[in-house]
Amino acid sequence: MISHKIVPNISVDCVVFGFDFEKLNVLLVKREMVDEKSGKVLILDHTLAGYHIFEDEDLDSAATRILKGLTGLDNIFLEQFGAFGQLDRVSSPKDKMWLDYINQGFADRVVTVGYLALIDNTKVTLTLKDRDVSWFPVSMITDMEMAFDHKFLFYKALEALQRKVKVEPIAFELLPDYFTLSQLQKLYEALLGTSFDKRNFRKKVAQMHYVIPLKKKQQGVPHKPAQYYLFSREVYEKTRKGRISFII
Amino acid sequence: MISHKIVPNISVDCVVFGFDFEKLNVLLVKREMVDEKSGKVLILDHTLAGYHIFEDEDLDSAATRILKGLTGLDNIFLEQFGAFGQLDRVSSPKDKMWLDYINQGFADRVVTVGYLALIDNTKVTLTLKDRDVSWFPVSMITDMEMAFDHKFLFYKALEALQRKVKVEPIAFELLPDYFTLSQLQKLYEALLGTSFDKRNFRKKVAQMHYVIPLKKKQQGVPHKPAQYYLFSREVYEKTRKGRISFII
DNA sequence: GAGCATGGTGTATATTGTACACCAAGAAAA
DNA sequence: TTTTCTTGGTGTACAATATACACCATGCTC
Repeated sequence: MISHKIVPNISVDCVVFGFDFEKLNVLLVKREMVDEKSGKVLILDHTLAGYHIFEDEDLDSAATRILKGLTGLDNIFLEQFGAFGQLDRVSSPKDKMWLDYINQGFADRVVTVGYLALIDNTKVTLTLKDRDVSWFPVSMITDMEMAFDHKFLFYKALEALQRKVKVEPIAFELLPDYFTLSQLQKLYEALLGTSFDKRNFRKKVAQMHYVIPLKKKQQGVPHKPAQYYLFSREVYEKTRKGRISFII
Repeated sequence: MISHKIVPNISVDCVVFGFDFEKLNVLLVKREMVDEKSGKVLILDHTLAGYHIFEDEDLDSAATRILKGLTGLDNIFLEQFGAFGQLDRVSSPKDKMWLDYINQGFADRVVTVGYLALIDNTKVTLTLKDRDVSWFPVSMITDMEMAFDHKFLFYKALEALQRKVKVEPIAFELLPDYFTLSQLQKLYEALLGTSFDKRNFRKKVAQMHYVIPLKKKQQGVPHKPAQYYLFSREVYEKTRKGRISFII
């Protein structure tokens, strides 16, 4: 049984990424905050999904709970990317406003633990009945006003994602169970902001025995249909070489 | 001006690694804890250097403060490796004892933020006048009793170190300013628990233009003296290729 | 059946990884 | 002063991987 007594000075924020076969997107939430002193309601348009942790809850559970509440899904890829104390979070003069806000006792977070979530867009769209949650292209974040330290957290999450994607097969979490090689390539290009030679990319993938071709092909496309592939984590775990070139 | 009012439910623990040219070591601290209720003094022999954060302090500053207090040094390599809520930290039945201890209100930490510190052994030995702080070989930790969740944190830190060392040139933080190639090789072997072919290792290092040979040689050794080398972070930053093979 | 859009393939060259063994220099001991 | 000991330092052949690059195939639409 979980007590819903919150820990007032610790919160978890989730940076949720999705991929629509064209570009990378983030899930942002419209939030209403009630100032407990004045009773005024503040509406914050673009915030990360986040909440305080409960007293008898660990951090991963808090993040899982938040994502379940948001998407209805509870087997989402979720990984901590950092903990941030209040002074860390002042990254631009505008954010200073939110620091003041916190210091005035409006909000009393001291530490925020950031979680990176990767979700399969095709699975979640149906569940999103709530109008207050929507996708925004990652490229749009630069010009977006975000409350608190959320812009800072977003960029930290993006950096972590770009780092991890080079070293672990987590990008597949952003794709449906079956995907084509062009989709996979577009995903990596969107993630890393580069472009790859098609033949060389496919040669690399061919060496990854955990990316397995299926018998199925695309249907209803106005061009030659592509073959579907599947990512097998089991095969990955068995065949990984563990060698990630820096010194070895 | 820093207030010394501590935040009771957030602490920072530092896992400090050192290298003695033979093996990897960790710095452990003997701690006395006073149970505020009974007044009994508990002596904990092997704990990580850690403390609560102060109210107006960010996490990095807390870690820096703790390390400065411990070693006298304040330009030490320091990097967060994770935040852990209380349920995360129960890794073995023995640790359960400490969870109870926390739950009884003896200690009321809810979140611990772990920091990985790498220090140049040769610089710090002199400063360590305090008898309550000493080095232990990393290989000895398995058989060691450690209080709280510190054994768990230690292994998390070691994993983080082994991961990072493959991808970033942080191992040099464990060596003196001038070092020989054999020392560098022994360090990597100690860090990763493997061994390398001398010629191939040196071929790799030769391609790292940020590892720069000096004119100086070893003196007073009973064999052919080795050449000293130097790690230049500037050169590293300028010449890094940023390519860490997973997909690219 | 022509046009269009995407799917899918191969080869030559450069770079990097890997396996492997011997001489060199200096200090210490005989 | 010679020998021995210990560590320092080097090169080559072969395999694997990375990179650059251009064309035909398939299935739909008009």
